[in-house]
Amino acid sequence: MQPLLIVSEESQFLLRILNGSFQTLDFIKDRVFHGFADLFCSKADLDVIDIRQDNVVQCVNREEQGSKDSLSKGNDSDQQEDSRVGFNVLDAMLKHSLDRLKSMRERISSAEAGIHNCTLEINFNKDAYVIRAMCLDGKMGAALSLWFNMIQNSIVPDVITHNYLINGLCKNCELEKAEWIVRGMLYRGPSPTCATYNSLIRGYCLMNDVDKALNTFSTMANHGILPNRVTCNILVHALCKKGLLEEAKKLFHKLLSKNHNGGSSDLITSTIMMDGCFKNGDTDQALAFWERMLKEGVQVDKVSYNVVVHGFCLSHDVGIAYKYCCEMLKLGFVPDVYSYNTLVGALCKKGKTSDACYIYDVMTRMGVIPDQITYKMIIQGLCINREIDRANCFLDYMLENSIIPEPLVWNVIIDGYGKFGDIQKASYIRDKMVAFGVLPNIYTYNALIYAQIKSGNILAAQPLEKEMLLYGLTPDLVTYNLLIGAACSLGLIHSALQLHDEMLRKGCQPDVITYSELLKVFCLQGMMKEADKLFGKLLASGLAVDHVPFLILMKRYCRLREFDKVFDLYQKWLVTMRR
DNA sequence: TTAGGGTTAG
Repeated sequence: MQPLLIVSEESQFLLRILNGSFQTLDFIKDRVFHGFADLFCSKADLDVIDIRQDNVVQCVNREEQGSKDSLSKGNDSDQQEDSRVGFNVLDAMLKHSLDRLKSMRERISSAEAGIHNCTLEINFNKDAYVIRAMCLDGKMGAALSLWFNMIQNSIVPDVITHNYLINGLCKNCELEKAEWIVRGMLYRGPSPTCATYNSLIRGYCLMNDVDKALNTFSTMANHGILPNRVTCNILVHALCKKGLLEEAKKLFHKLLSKNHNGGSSDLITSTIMMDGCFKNGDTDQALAFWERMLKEGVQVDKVSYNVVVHGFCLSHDVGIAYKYCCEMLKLGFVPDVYSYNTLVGALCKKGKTSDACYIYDVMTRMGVIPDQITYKMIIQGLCINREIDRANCFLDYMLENSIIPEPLVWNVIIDGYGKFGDIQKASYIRDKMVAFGVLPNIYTYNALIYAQIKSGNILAAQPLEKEMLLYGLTPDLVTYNLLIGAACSLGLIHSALQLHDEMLRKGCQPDVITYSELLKVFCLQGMMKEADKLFGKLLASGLAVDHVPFLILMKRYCRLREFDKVFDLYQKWLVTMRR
């Protein structure tokens, strides 16, 4: 071991500490905890000590040798002199070793103190960054715990870390906790900033509590904080979302009057207003905001173009939406997944699935990766258009590319096959869904029950009701209506009534479809007293009654040639329709 | 990415 090694290792430690390397910190900590003797001068110093120990041993040996020699020489004064020299050497060696050990201990103590200070400082940063990362990841419980731990140790994170916490809590709809932290900030510091209040305001807007958001907005000034453009944009957005366009416009104009850029529009605020107008059906007003931006020379961007494209898709002008897509391309804005999804969605809604698939091809050729939303819209569109096999190909493509769709996507395909009475393919998709780790839900089972009934296996539908319980699923109104309908069509009136009782017991209220199915079976069985009683119950239930129950009864009474009953029902029908 | 705008919608 060379002494130089000691120096270079020390320098490395110091440099790394100065650089704030956490790895180094852990390394140092490890060394501290595993014995300071090993720190800085470990092996080299020990080697030095060993060498010196060797020297001592050698001296002692020499001393012993010398004694032997002197004995052999038989000279006492020389022996005494040699002994003195030997002890002097030993004293010097011991003193040197003790001094060396003392200096080592001092260096180690000072290093320990320094490391302790560094640990506090670096841990402070490290913990703050961990809190921020946890907040971005939505792990608010862990983030709060770490924050609380820091506060307990009298380490107060900076305002930005606090803002991360507040924003994370607000996004999680944990406004009470967020407010509690803000109160703590006002009490102990760091003082909240505009971003702190913006997070709170946005949190209330997300919870649809615009009144509370406006209230928070009005308290900012009490704490010496002025709202900024972001604050206003959050509120304008919330007001638009609630359909309060006039209030949003007032705020927009108030913002313009305070604008330092000579009263010109702000891109984001104008985009929010434009989107709000499109979504509230006011295309002219939306375009007025767009024209104003262009007139004032505001640099529009991809998002504002996407808002226009979406706006025209909403007003069923897909042709104009295309035109704006081309315009944005000409200006150098490359359409993104939002632009393409907007077009795909509009085309699917119009039933133009081939055009939607064409747009899908274009986007993939342009290097824009379709997302879950793209596939969901195309698969739903194809299933509505009864192109189930084509939809299934898209599902396969998703799976090949490791995109596992949500249950809805599987369900629409199962439902699609079921509506064709193709129980084999419907069941196959359900099995595949489970194999890919996606749990079936109530829609899955309702689609499977429908598939069994549609394919004529009415008795096979009932075990599915038991099977869904294994997944912790409770049959809903749709399930009972399907099962009651199936029992009625088989003339199994007792089974139908049992299912009716079961649904009432489980707190599932029958609707007009349940009543219609039961009326049908009573009529088929000639149980007209029961039918009349049930019909009276239906009219008294307060449910919106459509034409079906009336037609079922009228048809039956016609067959029975009880025309006064038919006329009476017709009168009642007219009264109901007028309501 | 300390806070603000755009795509679905059983």
